[in-house]
Amino acid sequence: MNKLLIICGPTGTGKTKLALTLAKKFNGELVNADSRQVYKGLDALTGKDRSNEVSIWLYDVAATDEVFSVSHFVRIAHHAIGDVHKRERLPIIVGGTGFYLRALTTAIDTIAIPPNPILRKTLNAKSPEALGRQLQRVDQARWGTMNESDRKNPRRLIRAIEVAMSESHVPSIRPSYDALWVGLTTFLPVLKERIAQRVSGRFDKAATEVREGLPPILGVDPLLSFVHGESTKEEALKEWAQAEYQYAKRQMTWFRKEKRIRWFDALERNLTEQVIDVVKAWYT
RNA sequence: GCUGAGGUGGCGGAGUGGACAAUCGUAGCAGACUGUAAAUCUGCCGGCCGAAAGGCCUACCCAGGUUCGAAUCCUGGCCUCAGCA
Repeated sequence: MNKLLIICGPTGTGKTKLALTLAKKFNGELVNADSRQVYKGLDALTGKDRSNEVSIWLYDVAATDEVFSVSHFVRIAHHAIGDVHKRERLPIIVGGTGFYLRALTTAIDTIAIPPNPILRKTLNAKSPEALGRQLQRVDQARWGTMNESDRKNPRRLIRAIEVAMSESHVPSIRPSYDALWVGLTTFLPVLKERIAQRVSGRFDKAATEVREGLPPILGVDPLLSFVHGESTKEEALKEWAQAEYQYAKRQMTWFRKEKRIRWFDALERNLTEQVIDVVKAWYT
């Protein structure tokens, strides 16, 4: 079975650094699974770690003005993984986007159903209540599976209606990998501090990268307001770091449910050795 | 010192006699998630008891007062800001 090493966890835990070390050790190549680092450029803003020695796939695969979603990710990621396997090397997936990782490793049947812009346009004008009623008419079963939160979430309701009304039955890819999930995390207060430091280190360069019209990316708003002279560097930094920390917490609530993950403390002195041992046992 | 504005929950900011433990935003906590996922959405958010309903306590700068009833009205004090000195 095709082996796949996954390095996941919240932002700021040093996933890429670890993955690069593992790549050298196990003759691997990285495949990015971060929903923002797929965009061209924006290295400081999205926190890319480039390497001259190790290939990193799925960086810079989308322009910032084009639509990119899980579906695109899954397609090109499977492709990239296949290529790495052909070269008889180990694909190491690195990323913090839980949904992307899940979609990559377990089949999601509706994922290939494309958006319907015309339908969305009319649906966008409706209230969550109206959308809920419409979904109940169109797909009572789907409505039944939704929880209170999603029943009030316009975006989810619209997609559910869209799926229900779709004619296409695109078969989704059935992944079959032997995946090892390695998770990196640490105590939240420590993580908070690390995030603040990282953001601070990237600030000046990121300020040169931001512009209007980018997709939603953490830091863009505070950076733009700094660039326009509407806030000080300190204020912008604080706001950016705070947003990153909130994101890290959200990532953890996702990853906590992912039972396949083997967790490691990102601050452990011999972290690399520990993970190498685990990978070795699985890979050879 | 004078004049004007104002002091509300971690912060911002509503409320200006009863429906106020106090709209809302934000921060915080918990959670959801099947083509926007660094997105989007939900719940909680003074203290104590309770699963909940609900109950009790302490609260809108401080001290008095008016009133059946005060964050809201009156008096005095303290503090902040703006303008004048």
